[in-house]
Amino acid sequence: MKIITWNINSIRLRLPLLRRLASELAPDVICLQEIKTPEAHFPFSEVSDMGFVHIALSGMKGYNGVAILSRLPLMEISVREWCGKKDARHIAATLPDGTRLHNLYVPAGGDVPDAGENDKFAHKLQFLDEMAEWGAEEKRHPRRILVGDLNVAPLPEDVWSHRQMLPVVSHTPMETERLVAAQKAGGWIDLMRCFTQPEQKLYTWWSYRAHDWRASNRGRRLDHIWCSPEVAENARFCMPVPEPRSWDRPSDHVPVMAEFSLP
DNA sequence: ATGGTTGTGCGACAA
Repeated sequence: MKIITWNINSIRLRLPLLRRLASELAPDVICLQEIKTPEAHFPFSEVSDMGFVHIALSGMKGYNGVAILSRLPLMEISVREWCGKKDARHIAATLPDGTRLHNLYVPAGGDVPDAGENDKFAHKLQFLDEMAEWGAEEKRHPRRILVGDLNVAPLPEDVWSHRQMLPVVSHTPMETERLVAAQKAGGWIDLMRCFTQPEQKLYTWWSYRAHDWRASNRGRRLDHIWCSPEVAENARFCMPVPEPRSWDRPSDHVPVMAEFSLP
């Protein structure tokens, strides 16, 4: 079974890229973030025509929005409110083998890494703390996967320059310590890091603002696939898929794909 | 130190 997570940055604008990704990689499940559309404008028929006839989504106008596109039936679809907001940052479903799948979009947090000055950063820290509390409860599911744009690059090797990124939102110790705490509390395994050397740089996002994103290569690993130890035992592969960053009108994030052998 | 780009939807604002 192949699962992809991708911050698509508008599903309506990038339907051709989604179609190409689905065709070239043949995933069974695609988890999207920043679909940026309410359910009323979601392209159900186009996505169904790609083979993803089971669709779970939480959308809103203009911002955020997450969706699970699946060839396999989705059961027990649910959304959770985070930080008391109905802002379409989470959707969950159970796969036919009983695996509980969560798709998350953590707040980006704005530009200033100070919770007193910047409400968006305070919201992000609160969200990460809530992920730790929630994760401890979620441990009751032995088979569980968490994917999404977590908007934090936790390790020094997850950014192009650890030293220069330390004061930059996405890599501050306030964020990285909270993300690692949430990972630990939920008993989550960082699956992408299981399939590469510890010193290997891994990125899933490159800014639109670079003149030449590939030449400057100032990337960050903001997108993640986490799973329980029982699920990790069956993992065959988990890595970023960099090619879509070079396609026409790309998202600034690239997909991450994991492959599992059936238990 | 600054500015750089993209999205929604036609305003700013968010990333």
